[in-house]
Amino acid sequence: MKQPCALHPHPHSHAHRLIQPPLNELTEQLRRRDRKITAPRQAILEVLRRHQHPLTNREIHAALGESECDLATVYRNLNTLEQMGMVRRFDFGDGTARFELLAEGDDGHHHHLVCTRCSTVVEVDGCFSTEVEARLARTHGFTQITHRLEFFGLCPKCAAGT
Amino acid sequence: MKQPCALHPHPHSHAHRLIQPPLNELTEQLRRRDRKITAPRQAILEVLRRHQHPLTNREIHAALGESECDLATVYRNLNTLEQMGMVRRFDFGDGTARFELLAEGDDGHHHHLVCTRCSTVVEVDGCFSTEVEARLARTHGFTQITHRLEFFGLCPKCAAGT
DNA sequence: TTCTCTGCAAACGCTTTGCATTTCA
DNA sequence: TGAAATGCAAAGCGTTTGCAGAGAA
Repeated sequence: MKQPCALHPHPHSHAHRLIQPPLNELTEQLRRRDRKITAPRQAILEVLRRHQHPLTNREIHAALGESECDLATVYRNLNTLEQMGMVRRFDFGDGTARFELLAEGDDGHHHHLVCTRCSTVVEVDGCFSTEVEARLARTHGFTQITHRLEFFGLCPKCAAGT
Repeated sequence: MKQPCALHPHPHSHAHRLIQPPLNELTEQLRRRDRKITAPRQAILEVLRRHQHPLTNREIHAALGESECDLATVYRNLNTLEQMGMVRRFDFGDGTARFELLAEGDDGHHHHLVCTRCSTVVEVDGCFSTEVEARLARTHGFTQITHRLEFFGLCPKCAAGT
């Protein structure tokens, strides 16, 4: 019962987090699924491509700059992109959704360590073995088990500044 | 890396979830901290005592019956009770806070398995070893690390009814 | 009496939606 | 041309807050 968890001991960034898919690959995905390639949509994908951290709708909207579009359009697009599996939604428990771009075929399952003071986000690689979920399934008869897990703490900078 | 996680293999209810603290013990805690013992406050604690599952503010408000009070009062009281450590807040990611009564000295740290269809909640006993958090602390220099973890799935009844 | 708490109503932040118009294919 | 996407404004929902009056100590 005291064995180390399947969560990797030395978290680091996934390759897919560093090498974002090129824009034309993204628009290709849209085309394939009969989604229109609009200016706002491209601009939003471009913003997501430029950031490796989860962004809120508002942050994405603010980062659009010249290519500004309505905030409602940002919301609508991120919902669409999530449905399409091009983006993953994260919930840090502050009542605001955050999104990260996904590479094709990646389910983007990973977790974060979030500073409770400055909101700095560190990506935590690795995850539970599916064994834990399988065990829950056996014990309670639940199926299709998933989980949400995020870590919170005080980052070194904020700890120093106190 | 494939060892079983420190999450207990056979979840079951904690004793403190079955034997709720008596009402007079709760009011005693209030008295000790110079909080007034009002009718709404007692009624809210009584509702929490009667339920072993996490309740939303609205659910608590609805369960008050005769002793009804303003919904804002429910919100205010649960925030107060949380600050006092008499209640623990849970976040199932649906944008609505849920609360459970705590026994004195209990930090209430545990997790849930929630049915995505009918919202049935099963309490999952046990948790990560602190080892995982200690490892994150070492790797990233974060301090005061905590985590939020909830499981989701389809309960047997809902799976059958499909 | 004093300080807290409550009720009421308004406001807030995130998110969604209805509708007319524009844009892509 | 026809379906989908956008802009704009309004609304929805959980939650908080300002303020005057009520209630506990």
